Amino acid sequence: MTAPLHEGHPTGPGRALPDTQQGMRRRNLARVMHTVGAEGPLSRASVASRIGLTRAAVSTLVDELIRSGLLEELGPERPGRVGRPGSALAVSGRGPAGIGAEVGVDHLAVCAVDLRGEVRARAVRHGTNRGRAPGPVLEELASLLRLVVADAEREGLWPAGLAIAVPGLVAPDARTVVRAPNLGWHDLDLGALLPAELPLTVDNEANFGGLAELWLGEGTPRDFLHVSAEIGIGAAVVVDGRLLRGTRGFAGELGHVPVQPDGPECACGGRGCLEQYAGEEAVLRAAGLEPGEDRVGLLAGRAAAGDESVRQALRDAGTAFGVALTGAVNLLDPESVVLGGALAALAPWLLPSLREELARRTAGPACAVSVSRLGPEGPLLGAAHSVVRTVLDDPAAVAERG
Amino acid sequence: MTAPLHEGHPTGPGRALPDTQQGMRRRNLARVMHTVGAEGPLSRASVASRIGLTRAAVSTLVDELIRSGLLEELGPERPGRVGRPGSALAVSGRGPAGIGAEVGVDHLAVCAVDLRGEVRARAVRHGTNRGRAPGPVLEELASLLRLVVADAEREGLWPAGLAIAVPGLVAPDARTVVRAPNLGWHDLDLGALLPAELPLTVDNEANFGGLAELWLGEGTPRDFLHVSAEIGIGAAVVVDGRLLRGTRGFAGELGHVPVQPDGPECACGGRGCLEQYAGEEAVLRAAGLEPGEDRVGLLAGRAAAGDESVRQALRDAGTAFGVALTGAVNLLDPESVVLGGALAALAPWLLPSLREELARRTAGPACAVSVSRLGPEGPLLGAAHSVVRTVLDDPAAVAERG
DNA sequence: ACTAATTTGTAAACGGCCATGACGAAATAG
DNA sequence: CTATTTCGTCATGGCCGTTTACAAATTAGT
Repeated sequence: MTAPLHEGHPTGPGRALPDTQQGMRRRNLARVMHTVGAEGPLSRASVASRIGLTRAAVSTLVDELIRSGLLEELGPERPGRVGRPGSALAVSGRGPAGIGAEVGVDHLAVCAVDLRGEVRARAVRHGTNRGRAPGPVLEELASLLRLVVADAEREGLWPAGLAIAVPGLVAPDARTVVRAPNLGWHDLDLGALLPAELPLTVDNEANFGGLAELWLGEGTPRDFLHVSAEIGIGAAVVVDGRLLRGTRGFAGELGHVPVQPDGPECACGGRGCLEQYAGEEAVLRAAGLEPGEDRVGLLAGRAAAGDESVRQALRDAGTAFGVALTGAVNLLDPESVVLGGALAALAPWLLPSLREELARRTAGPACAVSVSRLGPEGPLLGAAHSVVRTVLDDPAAVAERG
Repeated sequence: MTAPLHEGHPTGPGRALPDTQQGMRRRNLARVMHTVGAEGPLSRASVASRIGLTRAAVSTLVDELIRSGLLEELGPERPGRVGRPGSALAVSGRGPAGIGAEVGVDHLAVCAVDLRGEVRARAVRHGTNRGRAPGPVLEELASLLRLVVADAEREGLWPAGLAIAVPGLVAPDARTVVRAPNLGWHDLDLGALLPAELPLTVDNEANFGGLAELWLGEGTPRDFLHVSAEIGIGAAVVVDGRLLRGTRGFAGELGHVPVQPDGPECACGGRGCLEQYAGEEAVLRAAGLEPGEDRVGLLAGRAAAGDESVRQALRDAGTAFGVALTGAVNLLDPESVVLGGALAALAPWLLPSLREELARRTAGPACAVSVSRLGPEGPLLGAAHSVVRTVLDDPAAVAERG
């Protein structure tokens, strides 16, 4: 009876359910969950009017969701208007939880997020993973995982799935890391190396960062570019609330957009790619610094301290970003561009020249550029929330397991 | 009872129907129509297995569609396999038709397409519309329209809607031409100037060209860039079978992607935009030609005749295209890039340098670049088919009117 | 304080729709 | 000529949202 969830990469609300009565029921259950989850405590009547069903129908849907423990009744609303007050419904703080994990270059992190979207447990281990063998790293990750799951279970949660963000390219099976240069990993099936108790999804951390921005960002934008720079310079392209992956899963390679067609050669085969001007290495070199351990922290620190050569290097990088983003904005006409991940920390010195360049090249009002408020937490939260979304997208599937 | 179709711009299959039993029924009717339409004559049983319903359910759906005149029974299939042969079903060649129209710079065209996708009537008037007042042009269009509708009706068709392709920017209401520089039109509500007998949709001709490629192109690609150059250089971005419009409807402005950041100034405010190197004017200038009436034809003619300066100009334009498309391909990872519209005629001289540049800047196999087989017909066919799609997407809505 | 009006949630009857299972019809295979 | 397979249809049943009615709980008006 379970639908094929977790197939391929996580995407937006899955319209994969068949157009049969049971499929309809499941979609309506999902719509109730989403509505209550997104718009706070709501009465049955308001849910009904929002999703276009009758109160009676919503009543039965809600009954089923309450019996499954996915929704809970908070009791009568405070009556402000005329008429009988409704009974407030809220997404349950117990039951299934999404487990998110991140394998960063300099840390490991795991967290548990409940259906309400709140982080209920977390564990972090700092220390570089650059060049370490995958085995020990994943064993360490598994121990953090056990810790977080135990914490979550103490709070009445049970793990509904695990999503892992990695700094590299992931195969379409959503399990295999094709290559993660900064870790030195390649062709690694994480599913085979981790305890297989949970449905597993692996994805690029830039993608999870973009999804986090989509689900948790300010103003709930549905069309934007989320630019981050952990490995190279990547952008998550979100169109109409869906992450654009491309036919081969290579979409968002902003780092290899040509900025100066006859510029220096790039490893990708091209010339004058954005990465040659705004990549980590290029900026460090332009600033006259040696590549060390915490490169981004080093840059941010020097810039904050007033180091003019670092500031100039970042200004130039911002200008290059502006050129590349002009192309992207002309092509996609997004609502906004959001700087996330490591770029968020450098934003104060990147933004002015970036915005200036973008505005200079745009007729009319330029596309808004902002900084993600999620900062470096994005990918981890996005991963955990992606699991939560699968539950919200098909509550009936999880009710059977609970 | 009619659903709000024709709202806003035409898009992919509309998932706007409510999750109620009637909505389900309507979606299933649509799925039967699409399946039969796309995969030729099919028996009830094959339709059932394809869309995941039972034979009994499909039988009732088909009955309804036959009664409405949207489907017709061709009789028993030739039995090749064991078992009782099925009765072949096909989309009807009578009934509703989509009327497409194109207001080009040098011509007016109208055609009628039946539900099978075949052009059943057409009318064209050649002659420039550059700078003519909108009134007379639209009157002429209306007369062509009457001609085509009369022809179509003689064949048992009735017009289900009208879609007009214009060389310019169209407001989100899908009726108002914001500006069409080559026509000299601005802020023109076509809905108010044409007989309002039919549901009307107006859209950019580049968008309709892209949709035509999506619906009628070879290999039914779902992720591609359709590049055309009627007004400036525009690209229709198709992602997962849907046309990407952008938040303001400005998506696909490939012409203003920076190719040389410190190149010549452009009207858009930028510098070194693709249009400065591969735009019509730029190429004519580089080739040492005067802008005349049929500019593209002139270029193609000279190039075919062996004019080396024209060929060199087109080669250089192709290289500039290659640079801009490298950025686009890196960002979107499409299945292919298709050259359509006027570019199709110039493709022989553009393609080699374009492909070379794209390949040179790509690690691994470069994105495929092909030429649309629809050529200059694309926008007109796309317009007509967009109406057909709205019928296929909700057959129940039209059955009431028939 | 009392009545009228309004809104909420529930229950029962209803109708629509797809699934199930059985059956006759029409072909092939042996 | 019989067994088998497949197709289309019919009757039955179960699921699900709607409709209608009603009790409960609040506000507005007198």
